Amino acid sequence: MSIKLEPKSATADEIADQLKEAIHKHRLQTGAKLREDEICDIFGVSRTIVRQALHALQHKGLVTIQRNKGAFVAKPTLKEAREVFEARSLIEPAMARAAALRATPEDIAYLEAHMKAEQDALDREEVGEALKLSGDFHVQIARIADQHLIETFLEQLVARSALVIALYWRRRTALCDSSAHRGLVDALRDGDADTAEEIMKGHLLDLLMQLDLRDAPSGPVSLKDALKK
Amino acid sequence: MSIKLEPKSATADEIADQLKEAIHKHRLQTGAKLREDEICDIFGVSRTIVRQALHALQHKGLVTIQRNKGAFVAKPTLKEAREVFEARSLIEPAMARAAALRATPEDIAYLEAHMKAEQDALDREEVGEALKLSGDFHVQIARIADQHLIETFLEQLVARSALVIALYWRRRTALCDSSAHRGLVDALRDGDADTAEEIMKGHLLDLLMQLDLRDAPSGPVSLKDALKK
DNA sequence: CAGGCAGTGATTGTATACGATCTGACTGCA
DNA sequence: TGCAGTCAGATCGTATACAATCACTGCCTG
Repeated sequence: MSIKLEPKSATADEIADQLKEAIHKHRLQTGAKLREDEICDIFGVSRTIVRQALHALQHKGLVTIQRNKGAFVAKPTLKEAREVFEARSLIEPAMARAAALRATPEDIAYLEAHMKAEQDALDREEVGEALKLSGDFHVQIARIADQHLIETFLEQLVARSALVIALYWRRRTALCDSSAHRGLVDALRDGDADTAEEIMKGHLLDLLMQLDLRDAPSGPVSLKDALKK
Repeated sequence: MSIKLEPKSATADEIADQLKEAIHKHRLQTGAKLREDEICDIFGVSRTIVRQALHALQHKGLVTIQRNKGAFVAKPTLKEAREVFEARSLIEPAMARAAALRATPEDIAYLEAHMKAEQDALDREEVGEALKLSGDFHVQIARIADQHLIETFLEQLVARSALVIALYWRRRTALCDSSAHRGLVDALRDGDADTAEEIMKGHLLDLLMQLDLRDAPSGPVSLKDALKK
């Protein structure tokens, strides 16, 4: 699970960012163990720093730390997965509306460039990269809406969404269609808040449809339960 | 700023909880410095543990850590204060609606007891305690709505609200009127989602009205600025 | 007398050492 | 052969030691 060769001394934030990115791009699987010593070697720092990074990721919900066991990439349960998208459905349409009322030409230009990068990644079939950019797009909407606090929440939700997608994605081949992003940017440019809100609502619903979040768990929750009678 | 005399070894979570409670109850002022050694002495643990607690509170937005300077109780800016209540206005009415559809008799009984504790605290004029209980009430609504992820967000928002109230409260003597909580519980009992949502929306607006979040900063930001000219 | 500069004490940042706990394997006994 | 008990290695948790930085004071100089 080599991530990147940083020969010398990184900060806790840098390590957390790189781990976050690796998780977001599905280069680290859900449930993967993150041994402290190993990360120390990779980044050339002491365990003190690595632990800071892992704790930070725990607070963001990307990593689970079990006492005396270690840190693992989080595995959202079905309920947690649903809650992520319920929260997004609550928050993001409102952000799209607010963004439509505030977006400047610079913001639009930024989003256009962002979409182009997304498309490029898709063309190159770099699924992980495309996934990350697609998530960033949603965070940018909150930034344009000038809601920094909600932006931090949304960062968490988008990151967790990457975990949910890794676990509950229905068809591996289906690619996220980016026409919704296209339509959203158009609505923002026109300052059309109603349309922006509707597109975002529909977009999240589309995403949800591509996930398998029905009651049947994809695997037995615990062996004990599975073998009970 | 003595908080509590815990002679021996507490965990990082316990320390974070006690600091959080002290901040929530306004026993620690915004901007107050939190020296590591001092907290070590109070709780009888090493700096390692205390730092974990302080970092956790930083992630929750209650504490600001400045490199080589130390940890301080956060002082939300005007913009941050507005964002807290904008986020709450977005999230909480939806939680009230969802809670109305799910509340069990046990939930109602719990909320009744909670309101009684609130009233008692007010009667005893324990403003800090009342403030904390009032905040907890809002978190409980999210719990009843069975939205654990949003509940964690709301915990953050409520905690930050305590900081905002400390900084921007208009009239010290005015007490939060608890009739909104009363009405909300009644609506939940009746399963009246529309009313619950409306009451919550109005309640948050009332709260906002009691704050002074206009553009003029309530006090001088720094001594230097205050004495300039 | 004002301003700058260096020294000192206090405080935080990082690394490391040591102790606790878990995992897995090996061995001895039934 | 099967099971249990114990031992060793690996890994994590906490405390502590040392280095870096900051704030403050007092002195020195112009």
